[in-house]
Amino acid sequence: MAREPLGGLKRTCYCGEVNAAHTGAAITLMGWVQRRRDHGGLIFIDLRDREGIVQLVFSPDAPTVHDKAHELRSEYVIAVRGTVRKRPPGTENPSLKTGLVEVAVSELRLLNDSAPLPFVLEDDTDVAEMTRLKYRYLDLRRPALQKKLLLRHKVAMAARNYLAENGFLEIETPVLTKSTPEGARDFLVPSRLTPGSFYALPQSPQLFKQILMIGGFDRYFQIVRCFRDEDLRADRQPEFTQIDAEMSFVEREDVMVIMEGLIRRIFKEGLGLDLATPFPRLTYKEAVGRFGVDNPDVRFGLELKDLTETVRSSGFKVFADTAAKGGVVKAICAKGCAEFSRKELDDLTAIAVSFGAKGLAWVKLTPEGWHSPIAKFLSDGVKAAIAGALDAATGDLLLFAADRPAIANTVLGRLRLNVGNRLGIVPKEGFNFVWVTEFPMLDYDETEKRCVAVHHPFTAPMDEDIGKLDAEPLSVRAKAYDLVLNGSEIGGGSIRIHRSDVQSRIFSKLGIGEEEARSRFGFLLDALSYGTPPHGGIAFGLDRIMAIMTGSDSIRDTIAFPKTQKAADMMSEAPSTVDQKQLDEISIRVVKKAAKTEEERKG
RNA sequence: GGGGCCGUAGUUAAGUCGGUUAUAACGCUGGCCUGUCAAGCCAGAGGGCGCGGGUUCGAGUCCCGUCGGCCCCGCCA
Repeated sequence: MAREPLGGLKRTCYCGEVNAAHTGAAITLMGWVQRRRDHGGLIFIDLRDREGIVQLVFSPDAPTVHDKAHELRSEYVIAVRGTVRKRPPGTENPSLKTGLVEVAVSELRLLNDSAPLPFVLEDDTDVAEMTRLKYRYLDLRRPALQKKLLLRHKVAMAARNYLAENGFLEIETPVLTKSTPEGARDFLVPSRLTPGSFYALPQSPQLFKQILMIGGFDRYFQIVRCFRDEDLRADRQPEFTQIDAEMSFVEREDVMVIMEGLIRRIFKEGLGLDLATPFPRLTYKEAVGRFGVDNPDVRFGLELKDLTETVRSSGFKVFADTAAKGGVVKAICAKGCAEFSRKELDDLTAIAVSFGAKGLAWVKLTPEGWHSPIAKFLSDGVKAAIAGALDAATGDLLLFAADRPAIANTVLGRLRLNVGNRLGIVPKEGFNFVWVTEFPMLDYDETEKRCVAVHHPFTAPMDEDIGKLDAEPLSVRAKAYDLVLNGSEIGGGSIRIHRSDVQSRIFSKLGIGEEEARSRFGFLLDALSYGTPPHGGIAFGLDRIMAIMTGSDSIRDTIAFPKTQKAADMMSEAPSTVDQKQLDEISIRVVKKAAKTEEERKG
């Protein structure tokens, strides 16, 4: 069938907007053929655009148009003119927004046809993600994905509007920046004009937004792409988007309060929800102590209890030795899980081991008493004390971790999430926010044998802890805060160091020598010396926020063109090799091992 | 760098202890059909099992390698 030009037709409304109020009206629609139901006589076409679906009816009474409609196939692009009418009684379709009406078509123009589809475009699709990503333009037509990207747009607009209304200026920062030694691996871009030199794509605009504060803009924001060349996960892409903000003359509380307002606005405009603020707060110490992790899911109990003192003098060597060596013994009480099978316990043990535990001690509280490999090592008094501390009753399962605090907490924190999911006590609905504050400023990196910044090297220490920087640096807390939503970190920030002497001191604590600090961050140190205001800010992970708001398992579903776990784009087939001429221009020589050709890589 | 799961028509899957011509559903093509909306009925086309090698009389099934996808550990200030 011949394809036709638009020929001056103008769309009068979207398909999904047609409703009973249009009854009798002549309308013009444009969209894709979702499905054809051809009765030989009547032909029904579901016409789809981004706003929804409306049913078109072609009657044999209009033979020319009817014959054309017979040729329509899935995803053909058409324009129609017709009259809106109420459906005959009993034929309404309540599952369609437009289901009370239909369009009797008087004119049909075939704007374009479509090759047969590699997969059916339906929301409850079961197609491999690889295939969906290869044909992303088709996948994007699915209403489910369209809704997610529409919501993303609403959220971005809400953020822009809120921040602009509160005096934040949207200012762009460079994408070609300077590589810095701390943090994630940089994506590098070779410089043609300075052979042998490289730009780095920004891991975040951190330094530039601080410079903007020094530049006197007072309040800045940007919805900005960031790049980190690290291994991917369901919630990590090599390029991702932050809602990034920074403000001058503020303290922690000021940033947190105004950002609670931002989150409120996003959920109000995005989902119509009124969130209660202020959000609850936990210190890092509390979060890790009670939930084992610094991104606690506080929607359910199963909290960690410290039993170190209870078991310090017990006869169980593993517990007593751990306590004696400065480790901790902690446990969670899984209510009603004494029935767990051998396999379930093996699963839990495997999880514990994967997070660094040497094993997993467990106790089933049966009507006959303690059923456990470790029961014989514990006196009745210690057993009673443990049960008391854990508020344990018959039918419960106790899980123990005895190790260095970092490992014991992580292991039980992960087990807590796993058991919580097994028990079905993690709510599927709702949005639970919590701030985590007072992070440690420094951590000791065993591999590099030096202190590293927990947040980043520009985070200010808490005033009352500055004195401890030299004597006990690991106990210094930072003016940092993370926002956690349903157990996922969705944002984090801090008050920054605004004095060059303090910044130099921190660099030296991090093992960054004066010379290196000058070569890497000289511009920042210089800038700090010219009247830097106290300032701080935050960055939210827009992709993660969207994943949670839309109930997506992966942030890939909230990004129009995401990459696979190997950071490849299945549609464009990036990354790819380039011409030798391009390499010559930027003075790059590819070594053999990495020089597999396309043919080799495709096998 | 490591662990786990997975690659069979366009799609989603089945395929037993290795054994004639590799199944099904959906989709697709053609025909019939005037109230369907996962339309219905009838007929048909379509793959040699991701790729390479090996074992075997014989491999989708077993072995080795490799490519790709997903989840996770490490990593991600």
